[in-house]
Amino acid sequence: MRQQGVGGLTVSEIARRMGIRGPSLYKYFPSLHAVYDALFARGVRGNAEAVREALEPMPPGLDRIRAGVHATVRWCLGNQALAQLLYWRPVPAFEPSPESFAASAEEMGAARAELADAVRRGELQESADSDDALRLLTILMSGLISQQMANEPDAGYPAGLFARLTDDALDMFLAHYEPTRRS
Amino acid sequence: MRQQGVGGLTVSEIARRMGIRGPSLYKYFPSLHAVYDALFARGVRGNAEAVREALEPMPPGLDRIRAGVHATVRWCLGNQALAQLLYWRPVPAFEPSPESFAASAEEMGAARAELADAVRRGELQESADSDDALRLLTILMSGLISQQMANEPDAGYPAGLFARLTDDALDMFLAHYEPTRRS
DNA sequence: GTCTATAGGATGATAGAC
DNA sequence: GTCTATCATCCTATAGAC
Repeated sequence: MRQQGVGGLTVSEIARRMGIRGPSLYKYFPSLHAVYDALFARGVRGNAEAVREALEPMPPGLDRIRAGVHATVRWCLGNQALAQLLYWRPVPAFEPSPESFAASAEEMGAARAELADAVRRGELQESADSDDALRLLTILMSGLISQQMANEPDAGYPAGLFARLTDDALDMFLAHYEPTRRS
Repeated sequence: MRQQGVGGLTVSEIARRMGIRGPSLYKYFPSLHAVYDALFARGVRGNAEAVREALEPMPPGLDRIRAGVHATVRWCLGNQALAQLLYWRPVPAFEPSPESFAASAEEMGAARAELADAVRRGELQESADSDDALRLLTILMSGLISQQMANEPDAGYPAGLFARLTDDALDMFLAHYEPTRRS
């Protein structure tokens, strides 16, 4: 996928690189879409792991949210093929299975909990504990990642012209939900 | 492209729907990539036209920026296949030609000019007249569009869970560059 | 400008031997 | 679990008649 694009993944090519024949792959995956689904799940897990590692040493506070977003942007730019599978719809007719989608939703829940904690600690105003606030945050992440991948895919993190605006984007977001300002 | 995904476009299918044979298409386009390039250019033009129409009746002021962003989001969600070609990289090995890319850069210049005008009028602080500020704005647009298309492609504008956050995103952006606040 | 014919592949998937 | 053989279909692109 990294070399041919996400849509360029084929049963034959996977088998070729594994040193087996195409039909043998069907002992492990019932279809190419099942392979995509496994990759989607791997992407969710990989991203989640990267975020968890980044948050592990962080004390409570807004910096946890910053660290989580940075970790996601970094992971996505280091795993662009998987990131495309998670953030875009590059494969016609492929949708993640309910199981894979549920794993993705679980990660969203974790992010939502961080927002709720920040509100509880008085670091963000009430309205930050909402689906819309979480959506705004994902919009920022998706925009950072999409623009960097589409316009300057080789620059990576944190050098890229777009990726290095991650903190500016976070400044915008956190200021928007500052307790003293109104939403 | 709308039906099969951007990557699902084929010479044969185009010809089929035109009621001609595949080879006849090569009298008009030297390759499938050339078709993609023409579609890319059509996308740039279409988006630009939508923005221009939206800005035409608008007096000077920050509402011009808001109107431009809204017009882009609306156009993209009404032309999702072309939008994918503009904002993502859905076709392996396809890159827009220098000419098409230049047209795209021209539109960026127009957006940059709107930011500069707002600074001149004192509605945004100096730092808003910069490539980084423009990039932040494109990050917001790309994020709004990407999230809406990937998660809820049929909802469209302005009903979509993400698309309807366009004004919130703009509030964040414009507040970030408010003259009285520091960058 | 359209066509037929064709080159020269690729693909996802299955049947059935071993 | 791997293989060969194969199905049925698709693809981009070219040659050359009309």
